Amino acid sequence: MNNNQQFEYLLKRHQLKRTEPRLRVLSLLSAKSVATSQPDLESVIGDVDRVTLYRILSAFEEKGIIHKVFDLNGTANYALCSSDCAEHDHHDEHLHFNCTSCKKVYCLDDLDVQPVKLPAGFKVETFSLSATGLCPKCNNKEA
Amino acid sequence: MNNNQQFEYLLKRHQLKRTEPRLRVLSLLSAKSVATSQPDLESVIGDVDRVTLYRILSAFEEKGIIHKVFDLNGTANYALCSSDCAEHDHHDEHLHFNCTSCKKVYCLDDLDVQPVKLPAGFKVETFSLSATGLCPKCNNKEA
DNA sequence: AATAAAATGCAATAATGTTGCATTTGCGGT
DNA sequence: ACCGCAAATGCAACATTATTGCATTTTATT
Ligand SMILES: [Mn+2]
Ligand SMILES: [Mn+2]
Ligand SMILES: [Zn+2]
Ligand SMILES: [Zn+2]
Repeated sequence: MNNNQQFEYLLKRHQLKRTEPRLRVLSLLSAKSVATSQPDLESVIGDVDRVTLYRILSAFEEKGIIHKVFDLNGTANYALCSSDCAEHDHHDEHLHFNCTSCKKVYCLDDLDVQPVKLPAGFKVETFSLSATGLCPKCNNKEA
Repeated sequence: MNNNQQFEYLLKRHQLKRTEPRLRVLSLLSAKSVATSQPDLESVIGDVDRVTLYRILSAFEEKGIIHKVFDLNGTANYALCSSDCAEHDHHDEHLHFNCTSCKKVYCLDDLDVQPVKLPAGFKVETFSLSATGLCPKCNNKEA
């Protein structure tokens, strides 16, 4: 099963119609190891209306196909969810690493994050941890 | 020493001139226990130009007087820093709690957050932890 | 009071996100 | 293969958030 077939299956599984713009978004996101900003997506996706892109992204997010994370500048970045996300039930409580040099956002799964105890009264639904610094690539360049 | 004198001292300490708009921003932020969004500030600050507000906020942030945190919608919220922040050296590695009901952002200091070990290659500069859920007020209303 | 630097206000512009509506398209049923 | 409808797209208009350049005002200092 090639990539494209996987994407088509993914859409079908979430009752989303197989359209060219949607396949492009999936293709772009899956090709990158880091989260991609909306402006970046917009600039490379080609002949797709801006509004359509916004709608695709929010549809995917609602369905649990992608998740959104804001970087240090407050711009939205998107990444494919790990397999166990479902509609309105995201499991993206992994660490997001923001590189201060290249501005990339890394999704780091598989880190054991200790739960934190909050003061009485707060009812926690989700946790998320983020860090800033230099990513491996930029770290090397400096040295 | 009353509040206003404290603010004036704060400005002087950071080599910022004592101006009406700046005092108003300090007064507004210090009166709230939660981080305040830029739009909120803008709507209550009265007769101060929007651009001036932006410039004040970024000046304060650079000096380590306030810190910025993005809420679930990606809008910037601002809060006074705890005393030990300095220019370009913030220590706001506390937990930010985003209430999904009232949308307020709480700065929760004094929680012991365990440092997380990152994969080799990443050079961490700052950590920050955030949570979503119901704040005490909204939690009560539900019950 | 004179001065220089800093801060503000205003206008213009950019970037980002949203809404309504007409048109097109995917897809299940026939 | 065709039909019909819901869904998705594209376009235009608008709203919000943010930035830049420049003239004017204000602050702090001498
Ligand atoms: Mn992620
Ligand atoms: Mn804070
Ligand atoms: Zn980097
Ligand atoms: Zn609340």
